[in-house]
Amino acid sequence: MLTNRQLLILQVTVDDFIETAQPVGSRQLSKKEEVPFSPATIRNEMADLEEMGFLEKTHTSSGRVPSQKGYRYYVDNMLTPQRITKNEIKQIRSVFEERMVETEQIIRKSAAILSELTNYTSIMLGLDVRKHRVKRFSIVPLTDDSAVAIIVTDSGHVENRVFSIPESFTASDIERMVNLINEHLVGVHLHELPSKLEAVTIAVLRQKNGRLNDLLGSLNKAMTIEHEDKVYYGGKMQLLNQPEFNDVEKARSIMYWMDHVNQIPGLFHLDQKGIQIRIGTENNHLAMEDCSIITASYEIGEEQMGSIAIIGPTRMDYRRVVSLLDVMSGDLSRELSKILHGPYG
Amino acid sequence: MLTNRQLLILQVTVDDFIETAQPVGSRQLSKKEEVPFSPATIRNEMADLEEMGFLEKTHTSSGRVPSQKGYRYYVDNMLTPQRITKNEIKQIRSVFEERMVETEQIIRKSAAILSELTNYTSIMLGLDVRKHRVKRFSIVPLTDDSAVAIIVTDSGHVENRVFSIPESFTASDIERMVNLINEHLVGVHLHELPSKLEAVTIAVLRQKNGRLNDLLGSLNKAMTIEHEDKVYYGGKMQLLNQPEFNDVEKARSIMYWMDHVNQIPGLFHLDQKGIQIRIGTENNHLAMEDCSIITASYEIGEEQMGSIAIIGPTRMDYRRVVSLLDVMSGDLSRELSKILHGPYG
DNA sequence: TATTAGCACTCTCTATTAACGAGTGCTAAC
DNA sequence: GTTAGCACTCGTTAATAGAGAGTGCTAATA
Repeated sequence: MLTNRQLLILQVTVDDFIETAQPVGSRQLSKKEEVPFSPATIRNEMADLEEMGFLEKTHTSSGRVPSQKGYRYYVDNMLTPQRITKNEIKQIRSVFEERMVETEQIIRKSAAILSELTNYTSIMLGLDVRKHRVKRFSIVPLTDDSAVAIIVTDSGHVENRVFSIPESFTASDIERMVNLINEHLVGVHLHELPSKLEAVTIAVLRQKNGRLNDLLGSLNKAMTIEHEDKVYYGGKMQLLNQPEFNDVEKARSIMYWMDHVNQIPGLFHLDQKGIQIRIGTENNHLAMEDCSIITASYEIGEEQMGSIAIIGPTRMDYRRVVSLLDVMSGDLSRELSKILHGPYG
Repeated sequence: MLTNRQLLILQVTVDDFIETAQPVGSRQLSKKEEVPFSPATIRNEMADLEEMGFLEKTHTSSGRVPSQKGYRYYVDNMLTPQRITKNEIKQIRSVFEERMVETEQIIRKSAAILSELTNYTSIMLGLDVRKHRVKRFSIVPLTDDSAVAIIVTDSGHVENRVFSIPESFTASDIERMVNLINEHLVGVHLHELPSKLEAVTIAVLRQKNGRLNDLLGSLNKAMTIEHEDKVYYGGKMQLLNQPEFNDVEKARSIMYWMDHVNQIPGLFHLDQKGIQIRIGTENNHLAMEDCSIITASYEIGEEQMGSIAIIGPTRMDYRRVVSLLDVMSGDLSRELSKILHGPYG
């Protein structure tokens, strides 16, 4: 258990390092008003904190730097919320004042604002379209052997695929199929689409309507919606502004990670609500060991829809970022609910 | 006018610098088989080439480096095509073998392959959707006061916007409007859409059908398709691999440039067919003064559709890149023509 | 006359060294 | 329990020296 003085010194040390990015020395700390102790006392406490694993030295005679454990303790026990200014709130809400209704656009814009406010890179894990429901299905023929299939979801999202039409299908064949699908599949979750389509196919088979079956098969192949986590980044370059990534090698490996996260399945597990903080190695990836990721989920009604996150150096301004994410995820939950499950939705 | 020997020395110097990124010295050059002259002779020639502005020194007693003028001359007069291996051609064509039909997908994939083959960053200036023609227009109501408008183009591209419906419009009102629009606007270029919609509005006004006019106005606002050059990048990080961008400051300014080019209108003027090379300051931007951009346009029929480009350091492998772009732009022209103006298109 | 060998000179790069400063740990005094 | 004092450590910076690669010029050579 830490004494009050140790708590104070740990907190001030972390705060100072977050601000200056320089190892914190005892003399320096003792100059601060909040720390009415002599350098020697502080040195003693710091030595203890180091022994307990909360602080580290970069070399034998350097000042102290928070360890991962130190950050973790700081984040778990010392994170008082920061007041967000009216101006900042205004900036966050500006997204919703434009009366935008396309969720994708809202998410994208939000990512940009978040990155601007924090000076870190923001990540938006978009709505998983597979959770949307089919509102209307239609097919528009392009050429004799190709057509584009369009699904409009209840959220206003539009999925479209070009697919090829097996030979010698007439317009009326296609119309029949569109009717069939609208009849059976309206209201179905997008991720259920393949299996439901198959069900329809089987039903059609029973009716021995072999030709329509062909068409459904081709369509099925085209409409399979992969579970691709759509990831939007805001201010990717912000990373380059952080002194810890002045080394091009590090910057590159993080950029690489960012471009490929969506290929690593389940890296952003959305199984937890609220705000999550993952520090350094907690991200389970070598490239991320000097980074922290703060995630906040947003919900619509009971259903968890997606999450917004900030990625920055472990020495990031946790207080500010957590507070901003809190405001923004709340706003997103509220405003997206309005749009998706509005009075007539 | 340059003598044959000067030509040879210039060429070998540029080639060597492109390969090694190190200033080229006379002794080093004289060791090469192609250059059967003594270091002293080479020094004399190099001094002349420097006087003429083709070569530069990084400091008084360093080897020579091509100047921008040197690269220009090299590119204009010494660019023999490089043989592309069968394997590489196969890789390029792999895009078309998947029987993909969505142009956007093809473009994106092509960008990735191009970047992989060159180890530079590739840029794809997508098809300008505004040149596509309306094939079918439809509206799907979402709630009582909002709906999504969908335009399918002849190329299979789908544009969609959510827009708000003025109060008290019924389903039949909307149906009437959809019919009206399909009647008047099928076959119209997307960039003509706003003006044509206005024409329809006026026609409706004459018929004193005030309510439909409201709706058309709201729709018009939503469907205005900005001239946003869609830019796809492949391998943005490749830039960080080039030794000239080891300086984070430079890397950042180029990244910044890339993220904002599409906001600088007409930076990629597509007014020229074929392959264009812009070296250093020819790009008219400070951040680009150490970069070259090689652009190749692709056409469908007579119509120029877009262009593919490679961005790299001025010290880039022009030979290889030009050859690869040549193959790829040809392939894109051919294959996209098949898809968009196929036997039934 | 065109080419090349020789040579003095220039400039970068890489140690090496020395002085400085910020910080530490320990001991003894308060 | 706290703090002043002191010797020590280590990173940083500046100055210095030597090696190496390159140049320009002059004189010798084919």
